[in-house]
Amino acid sequence: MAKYKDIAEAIRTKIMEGDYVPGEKLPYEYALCQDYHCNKETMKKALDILVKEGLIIRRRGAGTFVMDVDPHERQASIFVRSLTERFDDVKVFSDVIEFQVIPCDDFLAKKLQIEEFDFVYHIIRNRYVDERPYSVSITYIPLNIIPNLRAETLNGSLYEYVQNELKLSIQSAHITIKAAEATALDSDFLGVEEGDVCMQEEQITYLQTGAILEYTMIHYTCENYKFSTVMMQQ
Amino acid sequence: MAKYKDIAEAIRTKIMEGDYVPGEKLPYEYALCQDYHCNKETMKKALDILVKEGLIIRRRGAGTFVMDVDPHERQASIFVRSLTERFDDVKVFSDVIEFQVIPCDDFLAKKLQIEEFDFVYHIIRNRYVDERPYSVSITYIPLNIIPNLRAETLNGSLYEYVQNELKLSIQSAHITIKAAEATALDSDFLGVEEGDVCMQEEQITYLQTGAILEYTMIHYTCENYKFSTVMMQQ
DNA sequence: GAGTGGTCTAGACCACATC
DNA sequence: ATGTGGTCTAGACCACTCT
Repeated sequence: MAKYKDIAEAIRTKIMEGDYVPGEKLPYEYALCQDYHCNKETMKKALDILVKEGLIIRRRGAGTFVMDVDPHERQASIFVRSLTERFDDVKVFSDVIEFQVIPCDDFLAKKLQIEEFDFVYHIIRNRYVDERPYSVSITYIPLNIIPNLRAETLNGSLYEYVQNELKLSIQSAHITIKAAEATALDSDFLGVEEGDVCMQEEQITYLQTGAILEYTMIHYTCENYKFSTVMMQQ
Repeated sequence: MAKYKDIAEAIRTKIMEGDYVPGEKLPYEYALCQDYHCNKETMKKALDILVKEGLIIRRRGAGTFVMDVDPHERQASIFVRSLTERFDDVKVFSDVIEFQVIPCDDFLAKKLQIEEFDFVYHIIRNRYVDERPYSVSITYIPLNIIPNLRAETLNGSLYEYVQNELKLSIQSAHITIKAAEATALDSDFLGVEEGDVCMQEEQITYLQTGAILEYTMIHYTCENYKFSTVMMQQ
């Protein structure tokens, strides 16, 4: 783990635990660098992470300040903004209702950037949060990325398995959000009528190698869905 | 403008114009730094921008590669990922259907981080894209951020005005997306029934000074709405 | 003017991929 | 072994804010 990530983690914890209160100015120049035994550039990298998470704001000539958002909102938005947390679905339980290997069609080949008829896992999962139906997800994973996937693995966290067991690093996720019509599959589990409006999240996940790990489409009930993000001026 | 942004811009243009084809490996070590007369760290900053835009991928030990996404998708996702472009609503026309100054209530004071009863602009706009109804937006702007706003300004791009005329720099936008019920206002313009499901985008825009420029809530018809983003592993 | 953030450089060392 | 990307440092200079 890089030093700047460790420092970001340490300061994030301090903010979350209220050691730094909203609106408070953080020390920067000497103090922080000395506290964490690092160079100015390294500290900047660390603080930039927290800026992107919306936890702090930096003002040239003025200082660095803790953002004033209420703790509940903060927790929620960090959840969706941090890839690690996004993929740490430890509080989510899944019923695997379909798990098979199929040759992919033209559409999937394009999404996964593989050849038509290459084999992929076809996985459908019903997910619960707090023991209540939460989402229905359809996932496709190229067989050559994970040669021997077991259904049991899918009950837990796929991402934990990929990162901790297979030692593959996730680089990024490209996400598209829109409204869609609920399918028969959705109606059974989510308790909505087929054809009703639901929220759809499409996700393509890239490994650090540049290979595509998965293409996933998730449906949520409108009531369950909320997505937060921060866009930064470059 | 910083050097690394200029370099990112130059390389982005090359990719968009097809000078670098998807899958192609970019030169890095000497060549790029020499081409653009910069240091390794500066080049890294430049390329990191393009990584975040999903245009390239970097693989330790292997090299830097142009991502293989089709040009249409690429254009679309850069549109939503880049703050500048997001705020460059030049193709969008607005009818200002409400424009007044009001004292803010408790809710707004919290969102805008100002005091209750501080004055704010209350702006409602109907927006068209390609001359078709697109969205209904309600915007609140603290009066002290833009003391003399004119209704005419709102027909064009507010962000262009803020950045080019007022010389205020936008730092970030915090965006939350969810489904919501269409209001009477929505039904008139968007042609949906009151109470029907619509898409809601809440946005709080920060200036580089740390001040909040605006709180905006936008409603779209479900058919009109699509949002794309990239989440990077830190 | 003092304090603070942003950028840039040169050089060092490490981690990883490919051959 | 070599090439390539990632991180870190020390030091420099500039831009901005506050007072």
